[in-house]
Amino acid sequence: MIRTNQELLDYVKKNLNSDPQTYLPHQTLIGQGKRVNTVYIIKSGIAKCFLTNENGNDFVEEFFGEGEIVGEIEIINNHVSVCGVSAVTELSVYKISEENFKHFLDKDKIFNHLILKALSAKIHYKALRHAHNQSNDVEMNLLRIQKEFPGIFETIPKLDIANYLGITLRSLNRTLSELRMRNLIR
Amino acid sequence: MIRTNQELLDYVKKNLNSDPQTYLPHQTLIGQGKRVNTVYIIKSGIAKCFLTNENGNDFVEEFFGEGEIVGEIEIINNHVSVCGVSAVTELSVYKISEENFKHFLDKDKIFNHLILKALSAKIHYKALRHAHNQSNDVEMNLLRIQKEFPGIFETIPKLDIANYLGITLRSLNRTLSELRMRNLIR
DNA sequence: CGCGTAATTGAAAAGTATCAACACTGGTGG
DNA sequence: CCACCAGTGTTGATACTTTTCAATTACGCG
Repeated sequence: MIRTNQELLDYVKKNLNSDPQTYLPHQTLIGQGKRVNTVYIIKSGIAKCFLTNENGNDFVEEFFGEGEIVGEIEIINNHVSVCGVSAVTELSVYKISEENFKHFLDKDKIFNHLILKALSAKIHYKALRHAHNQSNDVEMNLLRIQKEFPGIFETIPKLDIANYLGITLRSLNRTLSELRMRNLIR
Repeated sequence: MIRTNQELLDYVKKNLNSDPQTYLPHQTLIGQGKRVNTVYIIKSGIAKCFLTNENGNDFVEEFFGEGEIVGEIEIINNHVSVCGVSAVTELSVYKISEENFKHFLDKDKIFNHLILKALSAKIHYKALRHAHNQSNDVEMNLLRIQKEFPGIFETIPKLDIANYLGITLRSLNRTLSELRMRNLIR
């Protein structure tokens, strides 16, 4: 539910002596469709990676927590960003310029391998998540994410959760109140 | 719809002198939940990467075409396979042992970068696909994948297409016949 | 021909979206 | 201090979409 990457965070803390920067909730790190020239690694807080479609509806790809990396895909593939990324809670992030990122990727074998692992983990996670989302009903999906991150409803706005599950806010609320009546939640 | 990676295929053809191996439709390359010790790169044909859930329903993650790589994620992250991979059409694939793959990844900068790009492309694609799947209705999704791969209905079984879209065969058929009546398809 | 796999269709049940109204909260300014 | 506002959350009624289940047809192949 909230992705983390402690191994990468530790490495970045030790080997990149840059000061973290702070973002407030709702502030944008990366705009959808924009050219990306910075890699962000989250020191603390939660960000969301989301995609706004032509009708103005959002779809939340992932929630990023400690150690998660953003912007690396666009730089590696030289693409504009598919998703936007913005802060959900207050955020502290390390920034790495495109130039430095490419340099590390090329010269630092350990960093290179950490990125390979980070990318693989993202694919692994996305595969599981998409399969679960589409194979199970709303109730099961809710119980699953609640199990993965018990504090979810106190931390992340309902609309973001609905957009993460690919359902409407109404459906989320209905299912939540049913689960509450059956004492399966809260 | 059908993923390809010509750049990787060209590189593998030139630099890895191994003979391709053939698989018939329905044959399994990688079993779900199994340890993976070979990387496969598709020379020709189409494979599917799918996930069978506890109810016996399949969800198709991707269809792989020429140049697509399979098994690299499991080897990089030292995980068992989340998805199964099997041949949809007759398949010709290059195999690389885990040992060789790791060796190339470590010593061959061009190969390393091709894999970084391949992984990034997979994430990019998965992000778009999941968003489309959940944001649009069945009709739009069908028209979209038909546009991406016009020969789809003559090449890929209907049940696989339904499982790719995360819908039932019944829904697929209903939507198809509606589109046919409106002359938007076939 | 007979068999298994794949494809098609109808009818009822279940699930989800849409729309609209209303409640709660923490500011902000008169 | 209160009125107002924006953002967030809640709920009901109805329309619509998708699944489920079951029956039937089409096709390829030994």
